[in-house]
This record gives sequence, C-alpha cells and structure tokens, in this order.
Amino acid sequence: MNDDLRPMETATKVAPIARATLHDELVARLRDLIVEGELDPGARVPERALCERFGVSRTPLREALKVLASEGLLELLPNRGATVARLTAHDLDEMFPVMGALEALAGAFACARITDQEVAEIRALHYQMVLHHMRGELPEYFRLNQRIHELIMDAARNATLSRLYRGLAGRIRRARYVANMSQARWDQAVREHEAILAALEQRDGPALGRLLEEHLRNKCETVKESFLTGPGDSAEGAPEPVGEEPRRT
Amino acid sequence: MNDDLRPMETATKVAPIARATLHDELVARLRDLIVEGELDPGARVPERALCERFGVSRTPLREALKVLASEGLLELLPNRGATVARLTAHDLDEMFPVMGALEALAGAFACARITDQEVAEIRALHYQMVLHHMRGELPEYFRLNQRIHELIMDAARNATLSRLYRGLAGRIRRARYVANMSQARWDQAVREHEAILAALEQRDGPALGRLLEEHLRNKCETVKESFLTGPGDSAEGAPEPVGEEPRRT
DNA sequence: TCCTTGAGTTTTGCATGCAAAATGATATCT
DNA sequence: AGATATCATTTTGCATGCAAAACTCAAGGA
Repeated sequence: MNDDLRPMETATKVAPIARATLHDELVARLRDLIVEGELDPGARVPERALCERFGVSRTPLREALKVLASEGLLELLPNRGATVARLTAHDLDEMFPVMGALEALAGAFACARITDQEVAEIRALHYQMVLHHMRGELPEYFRLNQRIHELIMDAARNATLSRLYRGLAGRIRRARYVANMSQARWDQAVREHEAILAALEQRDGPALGRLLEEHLRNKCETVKESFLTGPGDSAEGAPEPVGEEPRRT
Repeated sequence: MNDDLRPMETATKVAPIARATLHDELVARLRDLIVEGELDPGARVPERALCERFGVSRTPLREALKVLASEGLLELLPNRGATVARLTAHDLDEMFPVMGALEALAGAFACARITDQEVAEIRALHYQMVLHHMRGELPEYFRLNQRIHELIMDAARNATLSRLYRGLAGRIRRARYVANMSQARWDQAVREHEAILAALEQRDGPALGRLLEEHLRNKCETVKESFLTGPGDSAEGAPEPVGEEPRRT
C-alpha cells in the first residue's frame, strides 16, 4: 500500500513523497487504528467522531472510509455507516490458503533473488526471535516473526505480490495477536521457522514454498482455535462472541 | 470445510441488492470504462468531464476515484488528478506469477469441490471455444476463454481468492485483448485448454494447478510480446510506444 | 533561439450546507 | 401490558463554495 519506505527500487516511478494529501494520510491512520486493534471489530465507525478526532472535515474522511472498505477492513452499509469488518471462521478458512499460496510464491522468488546480506539479516532476527521464544515473550516474538515474513516477502522483489499479501495480513493481524497459542504450537512454530531459515540459506525454493505454506496452515489452525473459543478481546464488557449484534435487517 | 455448497449460492451474505449508493455505482461504471478500454492507459481523468458525463457532483465521483486508485486501476497524483494506470512490462512480470499462483490454488480447490454439472458447463464452453478457434474468431474465443477461467475460479468456492484474482485480471484485461497472438501460440493455448479440461474432469488438482500456472505463464509471454511490439491501440495517431508523454516533472 | 517570468484560467483539495434516511423516544391504541 | 404509530434528533449521502496548487500562454531577457 504505502510505497513510502521500501528499499529503493520502487523509486523508478513516483519518486517524490507520499501522503501529500489529507485523505491518504487518513487512510494510513485509520488503517493503523483498525489493524492495531484500537477499533474493535463490529464497532460502528461514526464519521463525526473521527472527524473531531483527526480535526478534519467529513469529505476527506469519507474518501478514506471508502478506500478502507474496498480493502476489506471496513464494511459499509448504505445509509447506515461503516463498521469495522468482522472476521468469521469462514473468512479465515478462505484467507489462509490464499496467503499460503502467496507466501509460497514469495519463498520461491526469494530463494532466487535474496542476497547473502538479507539472509544474514533474517538469520539474526530469527535467532533473536528464538530467544524471545525461550523467554516466553510472546509480543516480541510476534513482532520479529512478522518482520521475518515481511523480509522474505520483500526479498521476492514483487511489489504486486507484497501488496496483496499485506492486504490480507493486515486484515487478520488482529486475529493473530489475540491468538494465544499453546506452548506446543508455539514450539512447533519455532521448529518450522528453523526449517524455513535452513531452506532459505540453501536457496531451496520449492522446499521453502512448501514450508511456508505448511507453516501458515498451522498458523491458521492456531488462530481458528483461539478464535472459536474467545474472539473477543482480553478485557471488554461485550460478552458477544462472534455473532452479529448491530445487525438489524 | 463445507462441501455442501451448491453452484449459485454465493448469495449467502450480501443477498439483497446492489449499488444503493451513487459512489458504488460510479466505481462500477468507471471500472468498466477503464477495463473495457474506453479510457486509454495514461489518459488523464478530469473530474469535471466525468461529473458531466454521469450527471453527478464531484463528491461521489472523487470517492470512486480513490477506490479505483486503491485497486490499482488509476494513478492519483496529489493536486494533479487521476490518470488511467499504465501497465509496464515489469508490471506484467510481477502480476502474472501472482495470478498463476492464485489460479493454481483455485484449480486445486475446484477439483475438490466442483460438481459434475459445473464440469459439464465448462466442457460445453470449452468445445464452443475450440470451434471459435477453428474459425479464427478471436474475440469470441477470448470471451469464452475468460468465462472458463472464471468458472474454474468460482468452483474453488473462495470469495477472497476470486476477489484478488479478478482485481489482477481486470488490470490486465485490456492488455490481453490487444494481444494479437500468433497462430502457433493460439494453437498451443487451445492444446493447454484441452489438458486443463481433462485434469478437471479427472479431478486431478495438482495437475490442474500446474497446467493453469503453465498456461498463464505462456499467456504472459504472449501478452508481453505483443506488448513490447505495439502496446498502443490498433489505430491511433500517437506513435508513442509505452513511454510517458503526459509526465512533466 | 531558448529559457525564464508572470498574469489569467483551470483543476484539485477540502469545508460546509442541505435533504433524505435512520435512530431513538414518546404517545396512542388494542 | 404490549405493540404500534408518530415525532424529534442524529447521521448519512450528495451538492456546492472557496482557497490553493497547477496549467496555459504570451511577453521579456540572456
């Protein structure tokens, strides 16, 4: 989405700078609010409140809402405003195979194009992540985990691929965060990451593709488990699990 | 998960109607204008003209432009308006592998979920397409070709997958149309389609995936060839091949 | 001749205004 | 009492207005 800070090869086209306009900035800010979980899934998103929050008028804000809705982060009901898109288990079942295919493709490309230095960077992050795993520091682990996958994606040198992947990843990021996986699953995930790193170091594209796909498939299971038991946030008054409540029709 | 889905019931979710709002309608209309080639790549898209054309004010139109830009169909430059996104050979190189991966995934799913009736429908369209090939009727061939790929995609029963695929397919549809491939390539494409149909009839997911990927890879070559020789429309005064002309900076 | 400079026009970005739809609350009827 | 009808308030969808930026193009200077 944001072509702001990528290596420097996207500079071929629109060199200058991003976000000279208000609505672009709003798209980014709102996306963060949603992805980082400041806005709860299913929550209504009244224009007025956001206008005051950002100190802008409704016009650029509404433009941003339309864009985010087209990305699938918001749901827009005519005359009824926007709500933060709610992910169902079915949505996850749909999204994970697609992400798996995209990541497998990225792995194959990455093996062909990644530099030794980039591998070294991933290796460093990997072992740092392993450390966080041993310490049981889940948030730090998640951050590095995600960063590693992003770097593999970047190494594929395919902006179109990255865009689609990030779009999907953004939609489920919240779900991944709340997924408090079991120790067994966590250990397994780390083992899978070991294999992923090995395949990357050996530039074994097909193997890396398979590993990434398998890794994501397991991740899907983890998320779904956690999702079905309690998709609500850790602490919140709403006991509503996943069903609809602001639905009228 | 649910194999009990019947052909025509994508209506599970947003059944009611379409396009209750003006901007949604505009998004659809403008997308058609771009995809069907009424607006040339690189052409400026002044708001005023479109407002008059559709008889609406600038507000909903601008909302639509933002959405289409986020889809990659338009390029939006701050204070400089919108231009129809121009596809470079590099863009095609990026998009085709992604589409290939998505189509391969769709093929695998389709084999697991497609009904005999759907296969029969595809078979009918296939042989009709073969007929058009023998008669040398390229436009009709293209139409059925695209329809067949859409039906395979639909048979995968994965709306997320379909959405991403259609997004990419829409962006290159124009390029595919102008791709006047050689007879040899055309013959080859038909042979590939024979194999695709066979794999589908045998529900051989892995094989179908490979075939679709290979088919698309060849298609990419075809499009790129035609693209590099003469990306401009069949008849137009502009001798500019693919370079920029309305670029100032 | 070519490049710079500067008014005048056009176009874009955003704020505001207004009507229709939705939402919430109160009153009325069975 | 419960359900429905009616009215006031809020919210959304769209049109319009205005200032800033960009484009046009012609005149002046190197």
